[in-house]
Amino acid sequence: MSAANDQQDIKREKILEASHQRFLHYGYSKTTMNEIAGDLSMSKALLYYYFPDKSELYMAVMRKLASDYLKQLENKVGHFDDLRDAFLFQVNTHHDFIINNYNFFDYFRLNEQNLPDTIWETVNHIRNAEITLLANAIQTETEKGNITPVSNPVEVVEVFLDALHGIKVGGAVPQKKLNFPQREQLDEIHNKRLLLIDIFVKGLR
Amino acid sequence: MSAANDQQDIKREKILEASHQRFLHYGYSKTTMNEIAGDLSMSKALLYYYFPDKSELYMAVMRKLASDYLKQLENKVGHFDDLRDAFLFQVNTHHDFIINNYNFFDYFRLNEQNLPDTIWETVNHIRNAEITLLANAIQTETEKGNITPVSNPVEVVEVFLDALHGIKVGGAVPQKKLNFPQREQLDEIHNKRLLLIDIFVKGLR
DNA sequence: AATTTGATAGTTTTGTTAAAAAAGTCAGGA
DNA sequence: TCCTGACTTTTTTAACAAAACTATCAAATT
Repeated sequence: MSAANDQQDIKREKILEASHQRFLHYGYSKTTMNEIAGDLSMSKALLYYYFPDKSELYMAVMRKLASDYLKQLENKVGHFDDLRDAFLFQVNTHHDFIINNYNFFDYFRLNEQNLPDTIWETVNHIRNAEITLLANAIQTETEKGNITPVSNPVEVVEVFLDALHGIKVGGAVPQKKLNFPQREQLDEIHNKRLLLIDIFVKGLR
Repeated sequence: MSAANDQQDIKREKILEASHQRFLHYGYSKTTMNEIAGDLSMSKALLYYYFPDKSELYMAVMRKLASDYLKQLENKVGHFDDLRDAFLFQVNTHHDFIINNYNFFDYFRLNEQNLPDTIWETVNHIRNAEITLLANAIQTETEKGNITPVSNPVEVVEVFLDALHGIKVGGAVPQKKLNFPQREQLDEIHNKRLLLIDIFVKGLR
């Protein structure tokens, strides 16, 4: 039965891969279970044997992506030369993550209201990892005496992360305002975030 | 004919006041032209004699509000003791503005896509005034030698304003994510913004 | 002539329904 | 235990009518 579970796990992985490709290229709502099944030359019913429903399948793919992202963060906890390095690392890693999975996140855009609750667990997981990473860096630098102690590092990091998410393009006219930045705007946003890092980190010294 | 125009202007004012009350209490979409006309004991058709359409009426009210806000900002340009004062003033004034006119802005929320272009002129007007105020303060402080010179003060202020708008509540779970903060959350947001100011201003020194 | 209105034309919103498409289920076969 | 074809249920889409509202205008009033 251990071998059987291996087989199951392998098939689950295959399903996740195929789903990932579909979601990544066409987005959640324009991907059907029949298409995923077709890609794998299996019946749709079999998908439901392995995953309870479409949104859970999506979530499973998402958790895999998140897990990769989390690993990147966790590997670096406590391994920074200084505070700026830590903040830079977080922003750059996040940027790459978004760039590489841009279309995947249409589920958020379209369905922003009633998402399954489990999705927020993953989102919080990521956010907590980011907070841990940066709060830890602040802690370390404080102990080294490089920055002025703050009463609540986590609060500071939360403000920083919020501030990052507020950065957008087109200081002038939002014209057709879409909630999500367009792909082409991501680089401009990234540059502004780097500027924010410089000022923010300096403000913590 | 000068007197006639006076009368017209007075009536226009009355219409703006009545509209303001309706929009403020019930929001744009739940206010009808019939109701505004009813409040003033005039016919709906007369409203259209004075204003081309409902959205232009709304915009006229908005321009009046914006004008008050702009006056507050412009009166203080170049009258700050230090940089922190300037940033504090902008954030506090903005906070009061939102608090006092909270429901009025439902038009933005509901109709975020296709608003008349003129609305963005007003929004940009406000944003430019804010940028001018703060960039001017940075300029002044730079000349006084209190802060390290920055290559582009406007860019810095834009990042700051974006960062401010990014501040939101509930670091943990966005649960039912609404684009606009609830009224009760505005104070919490305000406090976080004050923290951001402290760090940001320090980072400019 | 400038201001005002009732009547009405035109448009948007809301609700209903039917057909199509997709999600999800299940009895039974390998 | 793994898998499928056939089936049911739910969601999406399009079409359409009724209702609500915006907007217009000829005519009345000042």
